[in-house]
Amino acid sequence: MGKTKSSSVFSEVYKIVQQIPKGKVLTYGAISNKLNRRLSAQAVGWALNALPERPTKSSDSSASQYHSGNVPWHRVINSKGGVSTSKRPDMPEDQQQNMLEAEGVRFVDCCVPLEKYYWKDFDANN
DNA sequence: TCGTTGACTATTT
DNA sequence: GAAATAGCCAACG
Repeated sequence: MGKTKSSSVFSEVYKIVQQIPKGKVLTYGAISNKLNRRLSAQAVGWALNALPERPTKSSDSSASQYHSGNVPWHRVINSKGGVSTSKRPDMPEDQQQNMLEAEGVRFVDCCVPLEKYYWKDFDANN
């Protein structure tokens, strides 16, 4: 554990997101809690925001291997069970919702029932 | 170094 | 129940 680099914290977030099973979702707060609150929920969101769409080809850093194609960032939602991509004009919310529905997650009233699709095993296995 | 912003959450009013 | 406030951490200028 010793890497005191900021990138290491980002890698932790990406790694956790990759562990989310298909058809399940997680919240920013859950990931923040899993990291022992080393990162606030907002920082987790920023980590996904900084997630590159493509792997860095220039040499390779430790955290550069994570990208939108490897990290199911669409499975990460807010506590309300809705997508927060509305802040990003580059990423329409329909995109995330469509990907979630493609995995079996059904949206109800523009939101996802966390009691049904929330990856409880994430906290239970902690 | 300081101030602002943001893919957040919980509490209070 | 919606709106406002506070706490939180990281990146940018």
